[in-house]
Amino acid sequence: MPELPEVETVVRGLRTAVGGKALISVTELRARTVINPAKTDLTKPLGRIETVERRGKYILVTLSSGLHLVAHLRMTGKFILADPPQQLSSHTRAYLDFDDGTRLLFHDPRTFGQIKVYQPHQSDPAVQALGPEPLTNAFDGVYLHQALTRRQSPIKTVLLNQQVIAGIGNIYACEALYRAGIRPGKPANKLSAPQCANLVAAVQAVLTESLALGGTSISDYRNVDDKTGEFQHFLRVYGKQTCPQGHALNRIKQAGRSTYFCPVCQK
DNA sequence: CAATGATCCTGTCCGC
DNA sequence: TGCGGACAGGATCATT
Repeated sequence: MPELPEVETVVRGLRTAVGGKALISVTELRARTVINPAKTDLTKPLGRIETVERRGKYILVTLSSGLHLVAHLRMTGKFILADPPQQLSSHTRAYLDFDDGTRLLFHDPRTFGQIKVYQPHQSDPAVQALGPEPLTNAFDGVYLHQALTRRQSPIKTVLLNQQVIAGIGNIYACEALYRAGIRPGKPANKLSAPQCANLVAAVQAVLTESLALGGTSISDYRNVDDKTGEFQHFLRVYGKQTCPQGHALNRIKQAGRSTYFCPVCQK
């Protein structure tokens, strides 16, 4: 599932693949894939791609016209550069055509992914509401401790709240809690200041290590080059039977999602 | 404001 | 071999 390291890897790939190119049209093959709050004509040139950036798990693209795109891969979304244009698959939900004849395909079997088109003065409400980036100075132990004070839900589910921290998903939430030695079910407001500092360090370490390896490819995730990430070989608890210490792991459901944790290493 | 559960959706896997 | 059901899960919305 694309989380911060995977989305960042895709963003870097997109910069190389389509940076500077003029976008001449956006074509939707399946309804509700392309959302157009800009109410602009997507069959006409939209401008040249100036920047491709990431915020949380969102992909932000700015165009020379001032229009901007906000894309989200959700679980199974994938951007693939087709050069020359390849056959569309049954999972191709939309594509972007460029002036040099290349085409960027948006594949998404489970159809949750979206590409939104905004005018310069518009902003995406979900992006606006995002919490701090975990790999910046704004995300530190003091911030986290403060952010958790009124939250009684399990720390694991709070880590998944994009308004508290942007970019963490199920896999890295499990991995960070294991590294920090904290039980996923622990009420968030019961974490001490040192535990918050440890958790911040664990989050940053696991995200940084994964990013260096191009992210985690569990099932669908691929880079723009259709390459897999390699961090799945270094997961310590997610999808595992035992932790690196050899202890049998517990698997529970929290907010409808699987949580893996070690009852010995995590307190 | 916080927390919870349903919802969206389809490919894959398991048991019978 | 085929089929039903569980499962995967990020974000949004309605409800409490």
